[in-house]
Amino acid sequence: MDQPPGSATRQRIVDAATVLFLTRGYGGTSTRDIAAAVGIKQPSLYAHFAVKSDLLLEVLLHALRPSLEESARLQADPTLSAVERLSALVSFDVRLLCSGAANRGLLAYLPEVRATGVAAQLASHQKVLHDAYRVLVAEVLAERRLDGDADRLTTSVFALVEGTVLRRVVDPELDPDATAAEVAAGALRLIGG
Amino acid sequence: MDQPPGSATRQRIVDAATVLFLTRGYGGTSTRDIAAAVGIKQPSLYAHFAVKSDLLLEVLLHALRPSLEESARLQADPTLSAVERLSALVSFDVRLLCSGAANRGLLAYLPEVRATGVAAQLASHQKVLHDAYRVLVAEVLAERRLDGDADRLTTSVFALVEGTVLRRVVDPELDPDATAAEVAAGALRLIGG
DNA sequence: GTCTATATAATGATAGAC
DNA sequence: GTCTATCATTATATAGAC
Repeated sequence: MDQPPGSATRQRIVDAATVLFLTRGYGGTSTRDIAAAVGIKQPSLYAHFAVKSDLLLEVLLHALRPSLEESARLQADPTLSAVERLSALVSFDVRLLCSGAANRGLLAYLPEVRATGVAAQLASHQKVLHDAYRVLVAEVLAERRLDGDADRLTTSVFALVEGTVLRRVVDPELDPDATAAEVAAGALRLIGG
Repeated sequence: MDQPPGSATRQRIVDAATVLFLTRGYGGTSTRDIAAAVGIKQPSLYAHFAVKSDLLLEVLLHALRPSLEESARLQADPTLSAVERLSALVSFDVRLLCSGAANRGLLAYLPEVRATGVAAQLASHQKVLHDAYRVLVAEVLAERRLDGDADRLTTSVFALVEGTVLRRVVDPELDPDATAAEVAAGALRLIGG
């Protein structure tokens, strides 16, 4: 095993912080807690991140990355219909939101994300994903020759998908595949038909 | 003006804490911050709440109360059809989630709610509201002679309603009436028809 | 019920050796 | 890049006077 660029420790810090922020909250997680989970001493964190909120930003970007990559991949796929591409993106995102040890989707909605100013640094990345949803919704409307306000429908679809985050808070055992299928079907019903 | 039972100061503490928890997070809000917002000294808080997490519980119960009262009122109203009662409850809740200075609906999803053990004390109250939704969804299915899994549909409807919370995080100017109408219509589409 | 004063512990972050 | 040692600050909560 050779060392990944930026060192593997940095990624282990991000992973540990993700779980801790979601279980104890950002303010309830001390830099000592994070260091202990990684197996290093607290001041060693500052060799990787200048301040605690920089770590929060990295955690957020890392949680958003898979969705951004999948949406880019799907938008460029000519073998799928619009309905198939939207369904695939919704399913992917919902499955992602239901999977893994921690409810990563909740991260972006923590109050500290806005209080620390990290939200502003994250906004452009979130906009890319939201735009991908809007494009797909508009394409579904066109493909099915439906009337409908694409912008409003997009926010509804997005709310339904992101609602998965809140469902998982209440029910941590939420089944990824069943929920993905259910939300994907719900999204199409929301658009009309 | 005479003094309300339990003193008016207690309620002012709850109101101040609600706003602060939602803007800075629970761990990011000190008891000094709360006291300063109310205009008292920090130790005076402990004449009203034994520990900080007791204040969090009261904040949560206070945020949930209007929905519980409205759902009880609607379930007992014989002048409305099932569709009208479900629409009214969804509209009421969404309007509530969109109104007021703070995004109170987000409170229940803060990590600290579970970390402090407050979630367990809140669960029975949340169940009452969720059950009200389930009853109304089942009645709509019966009224419209639709086939459908009431439990699954209830969770979808609930997710759509609660998704409003996340939308308001991103867009604090979310219009209460327009969003309520949109979500209520979406809920009926989710159920079928 | 509010105050002053304080105990006790934990916090984020820095300095400097290796 | 990690460590030990430490600083300055802030935290929750208590004691006791009024």
